[in-house]
Amino acid sequence: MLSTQASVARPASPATVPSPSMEAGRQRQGRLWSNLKEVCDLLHIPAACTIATEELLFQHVQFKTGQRIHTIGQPFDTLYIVNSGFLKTVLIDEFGNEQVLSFPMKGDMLGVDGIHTRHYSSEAVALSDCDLILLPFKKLTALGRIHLELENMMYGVMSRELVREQAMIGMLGALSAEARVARFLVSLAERFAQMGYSSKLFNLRMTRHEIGSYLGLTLETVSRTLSAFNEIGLISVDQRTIGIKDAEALKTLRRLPPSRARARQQATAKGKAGAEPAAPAQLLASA
Amino acid sequence: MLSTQASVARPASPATVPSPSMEAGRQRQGRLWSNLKEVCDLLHIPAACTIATEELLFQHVQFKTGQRIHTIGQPFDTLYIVNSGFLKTVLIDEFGNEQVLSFPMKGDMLGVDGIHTRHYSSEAVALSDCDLILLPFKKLTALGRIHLELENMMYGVMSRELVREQAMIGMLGALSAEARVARFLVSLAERFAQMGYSSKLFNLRMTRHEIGSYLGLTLETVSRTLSAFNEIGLISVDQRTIGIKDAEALKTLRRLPPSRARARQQATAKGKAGAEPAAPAQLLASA
DNA sequence: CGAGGCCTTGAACGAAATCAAAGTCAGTGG
DNA sequence: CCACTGACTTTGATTTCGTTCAAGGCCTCG
Repeated sequence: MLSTQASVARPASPATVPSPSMEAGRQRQGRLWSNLKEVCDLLHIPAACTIATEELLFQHVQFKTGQRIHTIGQPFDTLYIVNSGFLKTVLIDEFGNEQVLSFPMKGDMLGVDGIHTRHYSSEAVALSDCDLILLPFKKLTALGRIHLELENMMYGVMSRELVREQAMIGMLGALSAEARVARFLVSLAERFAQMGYSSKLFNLRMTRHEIGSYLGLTLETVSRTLSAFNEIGLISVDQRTIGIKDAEALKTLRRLPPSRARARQQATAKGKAGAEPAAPAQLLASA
Repeated sequence: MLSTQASVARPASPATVPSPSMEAGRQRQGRLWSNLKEVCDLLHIPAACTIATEELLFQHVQFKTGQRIHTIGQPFDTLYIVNSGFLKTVLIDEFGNEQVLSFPMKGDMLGVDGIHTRHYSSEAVALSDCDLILLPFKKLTALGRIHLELENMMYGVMSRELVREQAMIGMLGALSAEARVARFLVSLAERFAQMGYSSKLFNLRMTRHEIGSYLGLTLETVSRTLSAFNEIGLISVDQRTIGIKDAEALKTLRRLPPSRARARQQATAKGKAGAEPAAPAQLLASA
């Protein structure tokens, strides 16, 4: 039933309490610790980093593809920041169906939904090998009272997450299938650009099914839409490799013009003369 | 274009700095101030209220129906808690179309989306006369460092908001029109119950258009669905007055059984014999 | 009483889901 | 090495749900 078989999720490297000998050495053990400044940088929060940068260290943990970071209902005590890798977060409905909520990647925070009820309300799964930074929540809030930029960071990140979800709601509520897929590609491209990768050519880390779930569509619709974009020359598609050819068009696309093929087909089906071979590309909405 | 003509929104009672003479008297001026405990109660946050409860006072402001509390892009500096009344928050897309995000009511917090960018990213409009409590954000975070329950409250409320939006995304992504309307009614009923009103009979404060926007549907679909629920006896509808008759069925409803009328109609249209007059009510999903 | 929102209902259309069948690819084991 | 398996993807045909377009009814308020 689960497309990605999530194993019972022990982190690849166990999250042990730091031994006295390594407390000050964040470079040891294959770079297992980050300081406050690095955390802030990762979150794109301007860190007017003050003093004592080396005494505030946060541990890293690695997860392998398919492993679960946390599950629904599990007691909450720590937040995570993605340092590298790709994940998905999902809701599971009463029939066991997954609903993808987000595809966190570098710089994103995980687990915020657990604060309120003290239990995670969603499930996070690694779509690739991942390196995450652990932020024990109690420790974090305590530190926030001393290091104001940390506190600001927390509020900022939570607010940002909220705004993102609002945008998602707007998209699900108002946009056509094509527009959703187009915007999804654009936002992925932008994320990759932010991370220093190519925004013109990248690999999808998720299946069509997962994309569909995320966008409120079926996998077939996602596949068809990608094919259609490919036909018009907006993108190139080869399995999970996507090339962005016309980012501007994707950004503003609302509905697809009937393709040559489809237009012809419809015209003949209705017995009408195919007077105009192809409608002028009316890619923008009228209202 | 806007269904609710939002005036240029001056609060009904101007938000002036308290004069020295009224600083300690929250009962004066028609109850314009609340203390920390009252705020926590309103938010359903267990407030192990410590000391100095009377020195932390938060001002109230009144808004009349149709007035705007804040607009998109407006500089952010304060959060609001709804003390009484009904509102909507909306996103406005590039063509001026409204997308309803939420219908805040007593105990809900407004404005959290402004923290991240320091500008509100949504618009809040009063659907009825409202009484809101002002929480100046700077003041709030400063106080949070002293009064830990306040800090907890902040994190808790933001997390709760996030979880709510996640649920919304799940609903928009996965549920049929009927299921969305059904759950909307149920959640309204629950909110009313929480507030001490009847959960069996209440008035909608919003138009069908606003409900539709909130649920990602057209107003016609909302209207039709309510009529259908009425026909089956799940609810009673008279304009904006809703009576809940079978809350359980509404909660678990996934798709509507074809009504007698519709079933007959389809059968005759296809020329088939209407052997079975009505399909047994299969209200629950198979998967 | 008339005007303007708001709501309901019907009919037709269309977008996306569903159902179905191949095709591709990576990994596995003979 | 190659055939086999199973997950993932593509594409086509059909169906269905929800939208769109249209008309009329209802209620409030000036």
